Amino acid sequence: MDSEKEFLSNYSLSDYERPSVTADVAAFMISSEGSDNYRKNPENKLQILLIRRGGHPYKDMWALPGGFLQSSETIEECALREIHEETNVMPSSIMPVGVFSKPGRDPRGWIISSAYVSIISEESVKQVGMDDASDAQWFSISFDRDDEGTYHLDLSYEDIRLNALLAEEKTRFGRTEFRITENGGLAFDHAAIIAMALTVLRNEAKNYDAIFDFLPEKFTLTALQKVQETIMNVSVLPANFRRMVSGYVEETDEYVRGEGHRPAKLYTRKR
Amino acid sequence: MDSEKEFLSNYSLSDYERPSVTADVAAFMISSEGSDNYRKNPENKLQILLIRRGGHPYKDMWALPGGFLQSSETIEECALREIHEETNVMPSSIMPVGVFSKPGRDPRGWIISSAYVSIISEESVKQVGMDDASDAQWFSISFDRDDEGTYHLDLSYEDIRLNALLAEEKTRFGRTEFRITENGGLAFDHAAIIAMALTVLRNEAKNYDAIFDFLPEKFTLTALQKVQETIMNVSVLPANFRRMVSGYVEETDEYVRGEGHRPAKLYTRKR
DNA sequence: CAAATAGTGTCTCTAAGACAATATCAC
DNA sequence: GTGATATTGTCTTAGAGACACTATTTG
Repeated sequence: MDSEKEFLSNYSLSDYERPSVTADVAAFMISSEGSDNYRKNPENKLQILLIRRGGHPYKDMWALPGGFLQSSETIEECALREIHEETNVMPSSIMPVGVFSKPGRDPRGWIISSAYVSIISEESVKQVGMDDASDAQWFSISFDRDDEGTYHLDLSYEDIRLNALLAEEKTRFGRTEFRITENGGLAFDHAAIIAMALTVLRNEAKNYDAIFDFLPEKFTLTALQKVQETIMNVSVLPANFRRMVSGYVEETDEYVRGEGHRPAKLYTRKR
Repeated sequence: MDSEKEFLSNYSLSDYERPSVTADVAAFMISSEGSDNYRKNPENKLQILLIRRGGHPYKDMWALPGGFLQSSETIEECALREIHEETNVMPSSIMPVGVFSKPGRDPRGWIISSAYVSIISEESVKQVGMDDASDAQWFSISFDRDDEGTYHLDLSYEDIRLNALLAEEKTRFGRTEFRITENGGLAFDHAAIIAMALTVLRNEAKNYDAIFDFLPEKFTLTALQKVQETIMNVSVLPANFRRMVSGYVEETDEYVRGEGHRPAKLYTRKR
């Protein structure tokens, strides 16, 4: 009877065909754009990071940042590493979206992808700066369902406009998947990944979990509310938002002054 | 300038080392055990399917059913296929738990696993029967947190008792991961996978989403309530459960009779 | 009738939504 | 003062939890 040691030394996995495994990341950021009126608060826009593909396949189209899993890392570490390589920012954490493994999804061969959402603060992006000539760019994103049940995904950066139409797949256990019905400018199945990633993000923003990472350490409650409203695309009465978020934040004794209106108290995340 | 076709024909993924990919499935079932008293309703027990490992590594220990992903299928299809192979039952659907990819998690080499929960009705298991001599068996499962924050996982089938102690890992975005601190009888990192799978199942049972698949097409509201209570390990007042579940079920005009007490109306899942 | 489950009605309490009112600053 | 945001108070309403009560069957 052979020992385990003996068994393992003879063991070989090479009989099986193996897929390449990538981690793709939907990195979200919220940019605030100052207005003409000095006393008005800035408008927020939800942005997602895309990379222009330099080579085939899908040459010159836009794709999510991602890369091949290495044997020395977990797949979450791989996702964090990819984001860091593209942005020079290391997100504090990521959340899983799903595994995409439909045969034929990548013309290069058998490649499956585990997708993640990561949240990046505008503050940290501004600190490291962003190479305008880089093939990585932040696109404004909008994603909504029309009356017929079709989902519209629209991405834009300067003159570039990408868009896709998606249908909701049979959904069970609170999860939603999407099938691409029309695709303009996005590589691979990335339109479906982005749709699902944004759905995941919206779900987490609902319970005040994913909204803090968009902001600096100290923030005003109005800024926090704007973050949630930008992600969810719905608005709440300030009084109610404050009451509902009160359990997740802590007061500081600092204020934001010089805005042309009543100063706002700064808060930090509780714990 | 080379065309995409030309590029792909020359393209080779073989330069990269590739992992083996498996789908592991935590298949849950609820067994109802008749009592001595003819008019009492049956007691429910949550069960999970485990396979006794016949070969190294972890020989004679118990593991989740699972198998290697093939290039012709999605990983969800792979998970369903594995459950079908072990039980002869095809679950209606599965839900994702997470990707387990920590280097060294499998002594055979670089193997990452995507884990799923599947729900199997007692009815369908009884129909196909179960080979008692098979290495696949349904274990009773209990999983709870003690006062110090340690999680206890206990599995039993006849004389066999498996158990593990787990600690909650840093958790973000509503997700909980587990680290194994003590392990008795379970192969690989499967104690952590089971812990996370049960957490996912409990979350879905909360919103009346994962509870119907445990029961036949037609069921009594009390049976449905017992399913939820068995999974969540908490009890609800019948009046309140009925009110809360009323939006998810539809009356039939059939009744269960001959139980020694008032007959119960049968319901079906709405839609 | 006794034992057991099935099913209904309603009080309370809490949390979310709506709305009104006040506070404070920069120009 | 004006225009903007910041902040608080309170009325209403929907839903969850607790509890009391009635209904129906079989041995």
